[in-house]
Amino acid sequence: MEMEKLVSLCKRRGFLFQSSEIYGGLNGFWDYGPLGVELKRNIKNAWWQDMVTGHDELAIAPGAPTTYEMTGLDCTIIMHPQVWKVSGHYDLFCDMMVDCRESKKRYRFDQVRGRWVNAKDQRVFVCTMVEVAEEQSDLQQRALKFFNIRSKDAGQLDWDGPIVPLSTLEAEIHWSAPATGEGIEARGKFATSSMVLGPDAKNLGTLTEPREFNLMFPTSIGAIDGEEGFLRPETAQGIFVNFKNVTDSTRVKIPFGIAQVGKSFRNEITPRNFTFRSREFEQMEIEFFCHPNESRKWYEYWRDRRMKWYTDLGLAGERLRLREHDKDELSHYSVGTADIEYAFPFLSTGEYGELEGIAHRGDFDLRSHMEGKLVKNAEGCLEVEMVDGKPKYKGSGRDLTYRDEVTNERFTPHVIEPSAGADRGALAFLCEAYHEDSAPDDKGEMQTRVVMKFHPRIAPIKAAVFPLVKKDGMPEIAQEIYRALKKKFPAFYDEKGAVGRRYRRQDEAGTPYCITVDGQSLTDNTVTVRDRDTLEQWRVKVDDVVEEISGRVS
RNA sequence: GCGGGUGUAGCUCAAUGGUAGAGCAACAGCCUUCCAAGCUGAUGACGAGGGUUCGAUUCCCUUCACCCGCUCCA
Repeated sequence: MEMEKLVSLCKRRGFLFQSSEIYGGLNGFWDYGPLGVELKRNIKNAWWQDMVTGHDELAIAPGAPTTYEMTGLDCTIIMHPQVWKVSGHYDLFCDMMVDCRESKKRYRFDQVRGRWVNAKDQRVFVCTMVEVAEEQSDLQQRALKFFNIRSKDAGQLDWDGPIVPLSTLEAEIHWSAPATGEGIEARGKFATSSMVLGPDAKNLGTLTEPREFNLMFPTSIGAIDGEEGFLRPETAQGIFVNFKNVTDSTRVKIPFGIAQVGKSFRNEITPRNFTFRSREFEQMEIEFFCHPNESRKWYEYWRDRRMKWYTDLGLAGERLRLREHDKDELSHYSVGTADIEYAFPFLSTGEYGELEGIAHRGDFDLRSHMEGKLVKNAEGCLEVEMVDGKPKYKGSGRDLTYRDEVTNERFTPHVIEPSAGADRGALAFLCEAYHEDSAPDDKGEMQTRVVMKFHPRIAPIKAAVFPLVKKDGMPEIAQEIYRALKKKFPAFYDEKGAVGRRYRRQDEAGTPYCITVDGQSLTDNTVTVRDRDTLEQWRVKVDDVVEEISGRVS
């Protein structure tokens, strides 16, 4: 299926629109149309129902080590700025980057290192990005190549000073563009920056000046000279900072989970692929708190439980897969992470896009909010990041440990985090639902039928009601059924045009059932119910039709 | 952010340095007893801004958006 067909259908039928379209659109922002809003809400409701309100805390769920409790939260989008400093997002998401005009590569400014070298009456700062152990040999090779010197004549290279980060040259090198009437000084600055050889460049002066890439949306808190705040880049932190509020205000005992659905914001560098990477998006996250000794079992439980959720809702094919991260791919705080991925049609064959990540986060988050921003030390253990003998970012100082009232043990709970993208889920369900059928029409010509085969639970409209023709009291019967259906779920009434055309319209909207009042209805008080996928029809008594449809769509 | 491509009606596509056409969809009627094209009618577009020109949808520049490839990616 080509992606354009789906994008076109989404716009034509009102699933998704570009944000602010009449002003030319806005890169990375999308609106849900009349059908899209129902689809997305159904996905979020199904998630909340299956994970939180419908969870049976009295029975051991299949695959779970023990029983567990679930509860919810709805936190603010703007939080105390210290939250993001302690969580690590502030440092991680506010990077200075330099681009190379020649190699088209981009580097984190603080990770580019280099060394001054003189040869053949020329002074050059050679840069590298390789590991520390290999950096001098890389520098030497590239310097030799640049100066066109043979390896055996390496002695001609006159190294000057130690290997230092490119950023330490900032005082020395000014990154201004070539002067445009700014006088001799500006031209002098450019001359200095043109002495830098980029990590993958063959020529000098190909690196741009460092530019800030701020992945968090900054905002101002307070109308006058407001303090700098941020729109949340994830919903998870709201749960961690409320951990104590939840344990104090409810009687939940470990193990338990806190769920939250809400908007998050990331200033992605390259929004692409329809809604897949949007700058404003909605997350469905669970932070599940458990005893450290049980955490691996719970990680495995949630990994499998979440996978099953998608397959139960119809992402059952081989386009969906569960992928465990390699060791070297793991975040510094995680002992295990799995992604639930979908082979979106806009990706190349064999590539998958992430729908949800299930991460074992250890005690990283609660500890951070107690002690301050954590980093890994030389032994690989987490410790508070220090600057000049003081914590770089101080934690809250609150006690976020947990006391088991049976064993009297006090510990910092470990966290399993199933973090799903609601918009990515919606996109995957849209892709999976798209089907084209071929069938001959009454003239014998082959016609293409576009049908969205949503699982009935997430279909935007559950049932449509048609009078076969607009006469003989058929509309009245149909409208009565329509009103009864609407009290239970979204339904649609249509009496315009040929009935075949009305069926086709509902097929594109993904409506699983169409109810038609025909001539026979007038005599025996039955109507036909048509299945969207099989096109089969069967007769149901008017009095039973609401119950019949209800049983099939919930 | 870089390179390439594309922007004409809700959708799919035409044509043109001088009044922008069609099919489908949508709308109002008519006709219709079960799977899209029957009849009648009305509606609807050159992504935005600037420049060249007597005149620009067309040529040029800028910008915005989308697609493809890089780059990046909790």
